[in-house]
Amino acid sequence: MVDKRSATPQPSAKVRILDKARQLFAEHGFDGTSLQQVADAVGMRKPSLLYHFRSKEALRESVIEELLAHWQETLPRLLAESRYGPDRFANLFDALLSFFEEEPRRARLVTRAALDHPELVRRLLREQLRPWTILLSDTINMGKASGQIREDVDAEAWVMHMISMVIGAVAVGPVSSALLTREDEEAVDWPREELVRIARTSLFAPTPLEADDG
Amino acid sequence: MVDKRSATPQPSAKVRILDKARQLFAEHGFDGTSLQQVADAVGMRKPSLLYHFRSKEALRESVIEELLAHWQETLPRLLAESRYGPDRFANLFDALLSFFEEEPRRARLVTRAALDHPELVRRLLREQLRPWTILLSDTINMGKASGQIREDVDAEAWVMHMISMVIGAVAVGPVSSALLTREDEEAVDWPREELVRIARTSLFAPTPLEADDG
DNA sequence: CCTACCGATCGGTAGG
DNA sequence: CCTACCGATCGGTAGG
Repeated sequence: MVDKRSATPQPSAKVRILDKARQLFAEHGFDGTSLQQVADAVGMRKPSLLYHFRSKEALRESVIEELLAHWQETLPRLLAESRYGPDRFANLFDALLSFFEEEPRRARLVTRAALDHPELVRRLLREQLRPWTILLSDTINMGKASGQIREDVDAEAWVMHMISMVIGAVAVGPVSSALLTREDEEAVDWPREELVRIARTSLFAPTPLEADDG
Repeated sequence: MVDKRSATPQPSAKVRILDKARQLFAEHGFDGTSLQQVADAVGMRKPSLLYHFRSKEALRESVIEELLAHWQETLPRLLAESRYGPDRFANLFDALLSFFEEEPRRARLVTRAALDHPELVRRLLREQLRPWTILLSDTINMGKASGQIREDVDAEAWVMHMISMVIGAVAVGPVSSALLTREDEEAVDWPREELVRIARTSLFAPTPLEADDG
């Protein structure tokens, strides 16, 4: 048995580099992270890192592409699992929210990428994500005919805003929660339910029962 | 008459530095902007810049504080101008949206600051903005009693999410609009109205008339 | 994947 | 507000 640090087989160098780079870029930004820091985190020398990625820019693009690819892989499954109707909607929105909540760095990474590299993210959104959001907005428009969905919804714009809202809310959640009133300093639990409510009430037609209550 | 570039009296050096720094930080981020670039933009040497601000970090903090101060100055006026009811609400939300739309860099700067310096922004939000958002959510809660506001609204969380949503939407608007279907490449007009609709329908109680239509 | 090394630029200081 | 200059670090290359 060889005398290396670990007995468990490691993932490939590229994967290990991407893992650490994603993490560091999300927390400190692309410009706020040096190749040296990435190399240290991975446990190799800086020039070795540049053997796997031709430049820092190439590393950035790989990180972003990988993120979108992961999403592109997850989204069809979510859409397949949850179709029409309020219940299914809840599942889908919940899945979107959970996708980012379970790893808030994802949300911060996307937000940073959108600010630092708008053209690249635009291209990836268009190529990889738009087909799915079109499918979703078509489904919403069908829901209008059956009376479940509000007539005044702009389906495409609504989907866009919801994605932006969820990512933004998760990315800066720990900051904006400073606006909530609690005397105890830290970590007020994040008002997830209100976000779900905003999404739901802006999409579904009010029932007569609901209106009578008011 | 002296032989300088301009006859119009210039604002103080500090103001000119803050102007350019705000602009550059918003577009390229704090770590993506060098003191040299700021100095060039202002038209002075780098050490002169450091005479006015003790360090790059001090410059960053001044930029952020100035932004919040500007907001703190604007917000009371907005609140005074627009009180209760759907009309007044429209004014207020519109004013918030316009505040960032007229200068999208403001939105990008806040977003970047929240990502790069969460503790600082949290502190400033709490100290400078929270009193006003409390006032606003109290007003919303009063609207519940009169039946104008939905019973299920979590006023504080709603206000927080709306602020976060508006800033996020403006900051990354040019990117997320890539999800909209238009074949022509550039600048699909940003779906502002749908954002307003999301805000309104998630806040106001549905009228019986509205429900009958569905 | 490493050692050795590059020019350029970084934030910041000394001294006037 | 300037000139002159600092050590540290940046992304990246040569060569193995």
